[in-house]
Amino acid sequence: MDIKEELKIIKRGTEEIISEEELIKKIEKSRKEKRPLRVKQGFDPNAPDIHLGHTVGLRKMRQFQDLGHDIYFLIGDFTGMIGDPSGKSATRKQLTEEEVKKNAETYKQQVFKILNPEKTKVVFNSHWLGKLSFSEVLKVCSKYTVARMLERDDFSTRYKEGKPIGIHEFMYPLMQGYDSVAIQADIELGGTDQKFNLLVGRDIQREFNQEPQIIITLPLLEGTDGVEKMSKSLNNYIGIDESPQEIYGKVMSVPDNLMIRYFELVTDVSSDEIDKIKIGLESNDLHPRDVKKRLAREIVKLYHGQSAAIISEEEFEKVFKDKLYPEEIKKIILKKDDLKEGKIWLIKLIILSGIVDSKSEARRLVEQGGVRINGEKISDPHLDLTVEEGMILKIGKLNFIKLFIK
RNA sequence: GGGGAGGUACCAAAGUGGUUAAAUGGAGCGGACUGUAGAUCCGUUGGCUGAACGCCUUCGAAGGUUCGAACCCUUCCCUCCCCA
Repeated sequence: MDIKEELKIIKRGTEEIISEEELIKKIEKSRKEKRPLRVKQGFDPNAPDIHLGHTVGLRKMRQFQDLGHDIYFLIGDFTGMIGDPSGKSATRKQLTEEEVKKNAETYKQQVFKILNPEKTKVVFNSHWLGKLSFSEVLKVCSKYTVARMLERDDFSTRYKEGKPIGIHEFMYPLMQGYDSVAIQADIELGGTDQKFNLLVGRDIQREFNQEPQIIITLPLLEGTDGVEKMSKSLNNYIGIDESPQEIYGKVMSVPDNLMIRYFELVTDVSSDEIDKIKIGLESNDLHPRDVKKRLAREIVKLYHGQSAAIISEEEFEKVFKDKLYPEEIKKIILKKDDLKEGKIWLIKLIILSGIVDSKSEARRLVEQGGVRINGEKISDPHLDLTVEEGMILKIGKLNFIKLFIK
């Protein structure tokens, strides 16, 4: 493969490369010396459920693997105890050691759906950061000034708004930079919100007489709400561990204007084909709904395979187009004690379903017409339902529950 | 070390003795519409009691004043600003 081609693969879906010339030089050198480049990306052990947002970076790492380079999957177990201030408008909660460990394990299990486990080096930054002496820490600190730290958007915003900034938060970028030293990284990947941290890495590496790493920033994928970046805490994420139906459904609920972005960042559809789709949408030759269906299939396919993709599409059509019930449906088995002369109070039943956990909320749902039995809307919160085997209870838009009696 | 400002629900932000479970906006949830998209409209967002505007818990924490406290007083915790 010639360098141009390699570069093209690397560049797809990236936001910025600092700098491209240096990158080319590194690749050339790596080829000449037959030494693979060391590509690093850090992961915060905060959110152990990998979602599509994470896959943007993971997929890029996979591409590097396929190009023959070495991948360092860095779990920021040490830094995780501080919490990355990037993009945050508030101080993060510090995790305990046990929490960090547990999360890191879950992480490892999931990333190999994308990365090639044989070619992945999983490293924990506590291994070196935990051993640094205070004087070594000071050496790193002396490289940076408070003013420079405050240049950062998230810090300066907080500073201006009079919100607290912990001193330890200033340390975060420095530690991340030191990670690059420890790994001797050639390239570091990160979201656009990581740019500052990544740049610090270059300075710290220079301080330790290393050649500064190349920085590749990747866009932050918006979540299902279409505005905020995908994250677990905002509950706008699509997890790769979720069921095919869930993934399919969630993708369908992503706003239209993000479809192309999703294609580009989280599917294997070729750039040429994406261009065609783009043109088709602009000229109205393609219905946005059909394009989104394709997108949903592509994403499900990546994590569950082709046939699962087709099945989830059929299911989706059935439930939302034909208004039928899904094939796989949550079941609830009622015991005799729950029933009085074969009846149960609707509100109680909703609580038993586990969809909501307060009676006030259940009552609200019923009064607002969010509950159906066998397709019929029930809005009387006082209803005593005569339960029949196989009855279908629908709560809200998404929850179907089939009733059984024991 | 001195002086000042402030901590209200998921977030932002009103309220400064009773009519405040707490205005308003964002977000969420439900409904209508639809393509589980977008836009729009309506409703709703502490809990319990088979519901009556009845009870319980909630305005940083703990006490106190009062018939009555988010609101007044005391102590404590936390944050920010200015000065040193």
